[in-house]
Amino acid sequence: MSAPPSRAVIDPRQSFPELEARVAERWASRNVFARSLEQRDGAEPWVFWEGPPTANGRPGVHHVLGRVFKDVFPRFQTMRGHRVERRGGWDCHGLPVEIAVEKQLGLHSKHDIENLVPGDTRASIERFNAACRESVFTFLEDWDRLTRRVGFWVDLEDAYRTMDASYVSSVWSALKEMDEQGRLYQGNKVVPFCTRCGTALSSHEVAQGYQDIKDTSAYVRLPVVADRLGPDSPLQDGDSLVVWTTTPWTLWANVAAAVNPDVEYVRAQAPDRDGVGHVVVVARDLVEAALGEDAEILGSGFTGERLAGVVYEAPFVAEGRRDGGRGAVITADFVSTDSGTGVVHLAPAFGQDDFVAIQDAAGAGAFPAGIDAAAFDARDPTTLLNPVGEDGTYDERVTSVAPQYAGRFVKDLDLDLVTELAERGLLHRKQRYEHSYPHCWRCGTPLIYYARPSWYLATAAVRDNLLAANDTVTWHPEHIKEGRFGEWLRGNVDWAISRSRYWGTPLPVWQSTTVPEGEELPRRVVIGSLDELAERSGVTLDDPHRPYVDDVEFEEDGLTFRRVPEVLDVWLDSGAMPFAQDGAPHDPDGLAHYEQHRIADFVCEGLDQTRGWFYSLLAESVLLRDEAPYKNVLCLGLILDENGQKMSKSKGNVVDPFEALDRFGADALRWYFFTSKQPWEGYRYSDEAVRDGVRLFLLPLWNTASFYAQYAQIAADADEAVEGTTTELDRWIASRLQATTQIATEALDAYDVTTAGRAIGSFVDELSNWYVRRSRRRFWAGDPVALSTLRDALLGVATLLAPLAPFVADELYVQLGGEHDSVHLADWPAVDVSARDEALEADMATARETVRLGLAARAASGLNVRQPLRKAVIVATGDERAAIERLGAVITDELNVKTLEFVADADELGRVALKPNLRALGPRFGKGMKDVRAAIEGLDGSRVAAALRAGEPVVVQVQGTDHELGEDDLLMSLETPEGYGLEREGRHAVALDLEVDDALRAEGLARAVLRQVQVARQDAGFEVTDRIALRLAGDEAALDAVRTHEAYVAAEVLAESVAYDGATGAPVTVDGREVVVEVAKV
RNA sequence: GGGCGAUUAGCUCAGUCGGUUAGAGCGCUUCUCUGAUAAGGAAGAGGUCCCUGGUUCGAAUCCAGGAUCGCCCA
Repeated sequence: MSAPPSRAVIDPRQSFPELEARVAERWASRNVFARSLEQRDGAEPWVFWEGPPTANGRPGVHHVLGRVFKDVFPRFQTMRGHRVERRGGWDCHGLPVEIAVEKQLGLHSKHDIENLVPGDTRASIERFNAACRESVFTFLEDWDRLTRRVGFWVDLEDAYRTMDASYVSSVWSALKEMDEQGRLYQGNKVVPFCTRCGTALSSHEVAQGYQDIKDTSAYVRLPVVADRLGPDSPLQDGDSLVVWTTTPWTLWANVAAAVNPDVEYVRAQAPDRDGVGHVVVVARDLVEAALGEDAEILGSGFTGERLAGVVYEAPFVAEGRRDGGRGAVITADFVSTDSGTGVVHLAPAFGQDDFVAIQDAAGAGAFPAGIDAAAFDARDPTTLLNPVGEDGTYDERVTSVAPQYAGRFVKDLDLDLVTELAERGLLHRKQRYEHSYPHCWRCGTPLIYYARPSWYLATAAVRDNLLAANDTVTWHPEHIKEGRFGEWLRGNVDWAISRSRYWGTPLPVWQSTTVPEGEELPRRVVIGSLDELAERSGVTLDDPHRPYVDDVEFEEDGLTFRRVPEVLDVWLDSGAMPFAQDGAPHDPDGLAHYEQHRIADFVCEGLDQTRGWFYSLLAESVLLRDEAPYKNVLCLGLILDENGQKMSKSKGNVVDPFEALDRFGADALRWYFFTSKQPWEGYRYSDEAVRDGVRLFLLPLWNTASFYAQYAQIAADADEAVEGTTTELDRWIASRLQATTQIATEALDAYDVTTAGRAIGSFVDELSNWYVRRSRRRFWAGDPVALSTLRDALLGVATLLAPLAPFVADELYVQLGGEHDSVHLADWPAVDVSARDEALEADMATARETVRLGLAARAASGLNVRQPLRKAVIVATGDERAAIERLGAVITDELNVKTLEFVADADELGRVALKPNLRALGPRFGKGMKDVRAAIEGLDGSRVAAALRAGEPVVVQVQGTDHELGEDDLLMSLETPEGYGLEREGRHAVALDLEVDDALRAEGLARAVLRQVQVARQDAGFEVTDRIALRLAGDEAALDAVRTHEAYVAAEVLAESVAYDGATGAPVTVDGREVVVEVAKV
């Protein structure tokens, strides 16, 4: 890629935020994003999906993280030749939006919402949802601004919105399809519920409301029903089970007791609180804890398994129980012997574990006939015993038999109920119990866990399919697959998709208002689109939301169908995004597009989305198509502040992304996020860290380009053409570029931007601090080969950097005269194997190491680098020596020595120390290693080295056996003798000849003066090409030194004349001598 | 309580298949170089590789248990 030097002017004092604004304008005016897509028309698509954020909150710095990772891979894949559509999207529905509106309108409960217009629920919902619709995009402008500012290329104009009619219609079609497969059903779900607010709370809300309270807990006796004991039962007439409960109010809903099938239980004789003795059954490990020290174990124990099916008398019997008030024992693995009695009271209406245990047991037919819970069907809410109303008081099933409990909050009745149990002789013991209990974060009311009818998707039935689909996905980091996500899938339960709320996709289920003759349940119809609804009802909805959709009824088969009141879980919206964004299947074009972009190559969100979007995408895709919706998933971690604290408004440590972007620039933030660590580990954000990236990467890169531009300009302006030849350094940096390209390509292909970025960073360091540094004279001379090599390297960097730091990369590319209008229209570079020279790279590494040793020897000797020395004596053999000879000029220059001298081996400079090469010898000797090590360390290193050089065998004797050692079995290193200017590293050492004679001293002095002349030039503000007249005065020895080296000095400082008198001005001190330096432009 | 992850220099992080004296950058001290750089180079100080036990000739690395922190769930 040889091209004429560019005439770019690259300002070394560049402000990156200003540069980015300029580049963004150029992208807009040249229409670069659209063209980057157009030029890939017909190319193989690479599918990226934007997980839709909600724009009702201000974007934070963690959104910058998400957006830059969503940007880097699409840019890379576009350059790789793919067509990468990037469509934005917005999540519009859901509780976060509703809560924001509730706050804004000062509402505190569903009751408040439904009375926004007093007494008119419909009008209230209309007004509330209108407010939600307004609120959704409160911060849309900030989001758009942030997106553009960080350089995230995504189509914002055509972004999909989950509240649009077409989107809703697509979600409906998916539900209809799932229903046709029998995957949609209504059942019950136990939720944390505030009886005062009349609403269920999300787990997030529950988490903020825990308080420590004291409750009354009770050990309750459940007498077994003797005539239902089997012949083999370990129990006898008169025995009781004992259960422990911290919520006595739930005993009215007790239908079963659970034991652990593998735990040992015993019968025990124990007095109750009134001293009355009973024979009770508890887990053996808990006898003393539950029954007290006076308990006496009767007979031998038996496993919980043998208690299964035992029937007992329920402590409280609500009216209408089919069993006359009897419960049965079932087995459940979750029963532990950590606390309680090992027998657990189950009230499926008020506990999720209880609910699931009974569901499983009923499904397995584990209940004896005639027991209420035997009829339990999770899909039929009427089979669940729940005698508590949503207002938190017992309903008439309880109050008709126990009127004293009417009208009171059930949780306040615990003490009364315990007292009644005691009176009836069923209380074994009671206990005050202090624990942390959830309360409503809004009103402080204790929450109760409460079963409510809910709609489900039967995902547990396709658990294996979910796991199989997950198996095809590549996760970053890898452990998510089998760990967090895999575990979650293995524990999959049916997805509760309905919410008794207002602002969401309406559940498209219309139910008959009456139960048809001969059927047990109302008939229901799932509507698959707004068009279908229009066909059935004659009503065409413009807005599919509540309350309008609630108005739509239709008649079929003599039945009136009305919609159920629920809306859908927002996650169902986002999980439908692959087809709903296209309006599939209703829109034919959209359907065709969807068919071709069905599976994402890449999605990227926060780690918390394993339970959110990553799951909803997978679940819906598996239910509908039995395949994974994505191939690669990248998870991002949390951003903490610089002290490792979570950012929160109350702590005042929230980083404003716009402030950071204005100060450092988007590329600086991008670079920080990409290279500081693997993104899923989470970040400790600090301005310092971002600034370091600018200082250590962006600025050196920019200044290297600026350096290039300056000398390219000078060369272009020069009258005479200069000849140039390719040097080892040129070949080296070209080879390094290819190596870097290869690493970056492989890393980005594997979704590892950290490794790619770090490799590019290392390359820039090598370019700036070695290639340019060692080639400066060639640039001063206008060497066209050096210039074009540097330009190629910079263009190479710009291209590799394009996905990561798109602004700086593009500005460099354009300024350096890249062939396209933008680097983002260029192809990703293929690795040019012919330009790769790994031997040269290794040699250069050796040469740099030699320089490092030489500089260390310099520092140790106290002779600074400006003072020329006669020679460096280098210990090296074989490849190392060849490398150093090959690159000798680089080394003599850098060390400021006249010549390099080699000694064949270290013997002349020091002693060879021997060490065993454990990696080679370990497997061979195993336990004998200690002896081998001792034997080797006893050898004379220099003699061994000499022997190996001569090809003679080296033998050690270990426990009477001789073992021959080869060169690979030994590590040789040099030991530094005292008092020499020598530095060593491994087998490699550099010593300096420290004798400075008069000639060398004069040369050093001349160079010291020269340095002062350069300072004077800079102080005078001359351009680097200005010719000068130089006048010197002062110390004679210094002037003599300059006379001796006048040609050299004059050439270095571009002096056309040198005079040794008449200089005026303040003297400067050079190596302790006073010299006056005067420079004048000619 | 369960699942997953993390813990290496004052800070931010590397550390390959178990192998030799555990590295880098920042910061600090001292010195140095400079026709690009807010840069570069050299030296120095700074380590219980979270702890305990195990496997092994050999453990930052593998195994078990524990501690602390984080995320997710209950």
